[in-house]
Amino acid sequence: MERFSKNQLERYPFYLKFLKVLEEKGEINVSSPTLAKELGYSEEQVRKDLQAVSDEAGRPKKGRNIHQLIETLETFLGYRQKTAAVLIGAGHLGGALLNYPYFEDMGLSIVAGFDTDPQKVGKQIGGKEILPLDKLAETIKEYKATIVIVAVPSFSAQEIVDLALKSGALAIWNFAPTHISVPEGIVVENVNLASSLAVLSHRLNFESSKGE
Amino acid sequence: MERFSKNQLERYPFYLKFLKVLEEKGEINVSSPTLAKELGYSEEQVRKDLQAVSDEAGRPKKGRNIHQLIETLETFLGYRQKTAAVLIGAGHLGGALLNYPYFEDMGLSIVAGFDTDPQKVGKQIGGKEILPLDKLAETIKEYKATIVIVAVPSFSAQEIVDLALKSGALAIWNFAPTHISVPEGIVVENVNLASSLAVLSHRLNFESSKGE
DNA sequence: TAGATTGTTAATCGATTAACAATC
DNA sequence: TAGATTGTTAATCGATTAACAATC
Repeated sequence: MERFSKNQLERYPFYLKFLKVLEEKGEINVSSPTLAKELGYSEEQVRKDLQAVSDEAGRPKKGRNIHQLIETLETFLGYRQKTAAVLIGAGHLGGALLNYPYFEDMGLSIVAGFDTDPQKVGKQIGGKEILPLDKLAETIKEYKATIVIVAVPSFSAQEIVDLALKSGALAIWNFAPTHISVPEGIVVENVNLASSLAVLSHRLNFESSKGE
Repeated sequence: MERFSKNQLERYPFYLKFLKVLEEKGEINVSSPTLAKELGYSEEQVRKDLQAVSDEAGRPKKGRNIHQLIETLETFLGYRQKTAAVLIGAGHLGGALLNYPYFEDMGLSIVAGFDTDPQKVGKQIGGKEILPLDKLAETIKEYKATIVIVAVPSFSAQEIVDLALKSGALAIWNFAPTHISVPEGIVVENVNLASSLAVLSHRLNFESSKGE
C-alpha cells in the first residue's frame, strides 16, 4: 500500500461526489480529463489519484467505469463498514453534527451525544440520546467507539480528550478551535474554522487582486 | 510580501490561540521551542512562520513578546478589520454557523442569513435575520458582503454560488460537500467534512497500527 | 488505422528539516 | 562568559507536473 498525502485523501470525496452525479445521469465511463476539468485538478493528478486506489486499470479511449470506481472509492474511504463514534458537546455545532445526515453514508455511526448541561441530558438531538459525561467511558467501551467527535469549548477540549482516550478512543475529530495534545499513536484531525477562514481571507486580500 | 502556503496559513490561528492562553497566564515572552513543543511543530517551522509575519526580530535567549505577537497575528489574519458576509442555507449547519460566537473576533460579520423555507424567513437565528433568496443581491450590495457562506444541500450549491457571484461576492466559503466551479479570480475555500473524515479514517486504519 | 487516453518515468517545484554562525 | 535561542543558508524530502511510449 502506498502512502497517501493529506491533500490526496481530501480529494477522494470530491471524486466520489461527482462520480455519483455522473452515475445518476446514466453515464457509464469517465476519463481523467473530464474529472480534471470538472474538479479543477490536473489530468496527471487525477490519474495518479485513481491509480493509487484502484487495482483495475483504466482503458485508453474510454477511461474508467463509473460504477466500479464508486465502489472502489467507497471501499477505500471506509464507507462500506461501520465505525462507531461518540460526540461530546451538544451545543449549536455539536447539535448540527448530530443532525448531519451524511455520516451514516460515510460509515460513521454516532451512537450517542454527551453534554454537561442537565437541560440537555436525557433529550434526543438528531435522533441520538444525550448522555451525561460520567456515562462516557462505558459507552465508548460498549459500542467500541473508536472515534470521538469533540465539539466543546476550547478551554475544556484537552480535558475531554484526555478523558475519552482513557476510555479507549483511538481518534479525535476536533471541532474545538484549539490544539490538543495526544500520545503517540492517537489520531487527531482538526476542523478549525479559524484556519479555514485564514486561508480564505489571505487569498481574498493578497491573491485575487494580484493582477493575474 | 512572501507567499504563504495553505498549511502555513492554517497554522497561524493555532499559534494565536495558544499565545492568548499564555497571555492570560501572565507570561511575557515565548520561545520557538516552547511553541513548537506545545503545538507539535518543529522549532524551525515555528521560527519561519513567525518571521514571515513579524517585522520585529525575536531576541536570543528570550524569544518573542507575546503581546506584540498576538497583535501581529491578529493584524495579519485580518481580525482587526471587519469583513461583511452573508450566509445561505439556514438548516442545522447554517444555523450553527449563525450562532458561532467567534466569527466577530475574527473580523467576520455575518449580516444576514438566507433560506428558501418560508417557515424560516422573517425569523432570527443567532441574532441574524433570515431573508428570502430574492433579497440576496441587494443585501450583498448594500453591505458590500464580499464573503458568501454556503450551507445549502449539494444539489443547489452551484446554483446559489452563481447567483451570489452575479451580485458581487468575491469569495465562497463552501460547507456543502461538493465541488463548485467559479470564474478566475474568485476565491473558494471548502470545509468538507467528508474530506476531513477521509484523512482521519485513513490514519486510523493504516497508520496508527503500523507498528511505529 | 488514427487518436484519445492511459500508465510510467523523469523533471520541477515548493515546503520542511538540518546545519550553523550570530547574538543577547 | 556560557548557553539558549535566534535568523539564514543549504540539504532533503515529497508532491505535482511534464514528457512520452503503450494501447484500445
